[in-house]
Amino acid sequence: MTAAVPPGGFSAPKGVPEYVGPEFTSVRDTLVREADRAGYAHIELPVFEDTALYARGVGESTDVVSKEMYSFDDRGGRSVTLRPEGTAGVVRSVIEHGLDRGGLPVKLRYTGPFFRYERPQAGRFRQLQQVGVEAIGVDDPALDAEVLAVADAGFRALGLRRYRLEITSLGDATTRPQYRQELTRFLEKLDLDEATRERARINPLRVLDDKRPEVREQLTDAPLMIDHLSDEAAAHHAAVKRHLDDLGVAYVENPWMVRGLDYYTKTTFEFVHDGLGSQSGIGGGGRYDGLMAELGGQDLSGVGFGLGVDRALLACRVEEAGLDTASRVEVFGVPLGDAAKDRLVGIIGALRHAGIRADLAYGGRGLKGAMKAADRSGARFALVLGERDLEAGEIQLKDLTDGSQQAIALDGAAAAVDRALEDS
RNA sequence: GUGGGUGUAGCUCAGUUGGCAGAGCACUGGGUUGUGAUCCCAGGUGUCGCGGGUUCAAGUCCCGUCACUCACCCCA
Repeated sequence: MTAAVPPGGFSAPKGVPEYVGPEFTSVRDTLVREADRAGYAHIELPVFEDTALYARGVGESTDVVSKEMYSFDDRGGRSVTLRPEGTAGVVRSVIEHGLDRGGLPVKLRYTGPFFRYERPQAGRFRQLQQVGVEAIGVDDPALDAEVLAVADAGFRALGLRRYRLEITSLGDATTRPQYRQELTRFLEKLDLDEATRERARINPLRVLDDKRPEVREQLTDAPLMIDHLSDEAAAHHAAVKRHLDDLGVAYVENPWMVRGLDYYTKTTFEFVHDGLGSQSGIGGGGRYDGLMAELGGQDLSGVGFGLGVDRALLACRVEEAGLDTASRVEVFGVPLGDAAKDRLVGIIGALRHAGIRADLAYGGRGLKGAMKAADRSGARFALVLGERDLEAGEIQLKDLTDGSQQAIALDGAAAAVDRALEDS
């Protein structure tokens, strides 16, 4: 039995965006470039991992693990999961290959697709694209600030302005348990619906960033982690803010902020954009003290971020920031007749060998149609070749920005075009 | 996973109490086999999301389903 074409034709899987043209890669590469400038090395990671890696690394009680993972058994009976986030995979790789046995910190960056089974909406996808960095092995607030500055520089480089950086500290293992108890006692006294009470039971911190006004109202007097930091965590937090000031990175403190992944400690942050609707986070991350040890490695801490490429692109559109609209080609060939086309195919090939992006009108279109195609290609120059030019040993080089045209020798035409592009 | 809104041409959308499917843009060709982004003419623009029901008759009413979208939730 062969599968039938579904009514209406095949479509991409639900919640999976597709990008045509230079915009997506332009946004992604701009974000990556800032990480490269700060010395983060690329790491190419598997798109799926042992399911247990995420269960243990991200946390069983998180929504990401408990109801959003794409998990399946492979043909060998192993349970594998399409990666829902990047940090666990990086840490696993660092441990597995002993990358933490050399100089510290280990600074790595990655990019690619991640997968979460969620209900899609504007800015929320089942296949999402992230750029991330991780700096592992050194617990230095200056490193937290560097990570934040790299993310901020990426968004600035895109031309984004209408976002803010929110930061807080989630404390460390010495004081968080007792804070958690205090918060739980506070929440028990509130008038909350059943779903929220359940959330409070699983992870009381999560209740703090509830968006509903009637809930927020009750939370104004809630105890906050930021007021219950250990001396060390408080000093760390103060140092991060000091470094951010020195780096010229603007931020606001948001002590109600919570992260959905269990591994975060101390510094946590989120980049929030106001023009995207309810999915407003364009990036987020923080420090994770216990994750390396949790996954079987040395007891080293790390800090990192994940930036949403899809959402950054949406933000660029909202702000009408300078998205890359670079033309596909610089030169476009317009042949008149078969003999001219034979010759032009070779010339276009020579241009490409010389490193010039070039295309030509295929399909035997008329002159008008071919010129139209040249216009649409975004090329700076058109190369028009007909019988008359062939006899004269010439080819017409037309500047499409002002319409001017000059005849150049057919022999060595590629070199002449190269010069014309350099002069323009 | 829960609740609301919307599905008509490639895109943006009209479509009357149920009565012959439309506009603009884009696309292709021609006006001009030697010149594009202007103008003129012509032309595909279509399972009206899909399936079923009511009716002489459904884009229009009803049910289901799928997709998109907004909010909750969650997060990038």
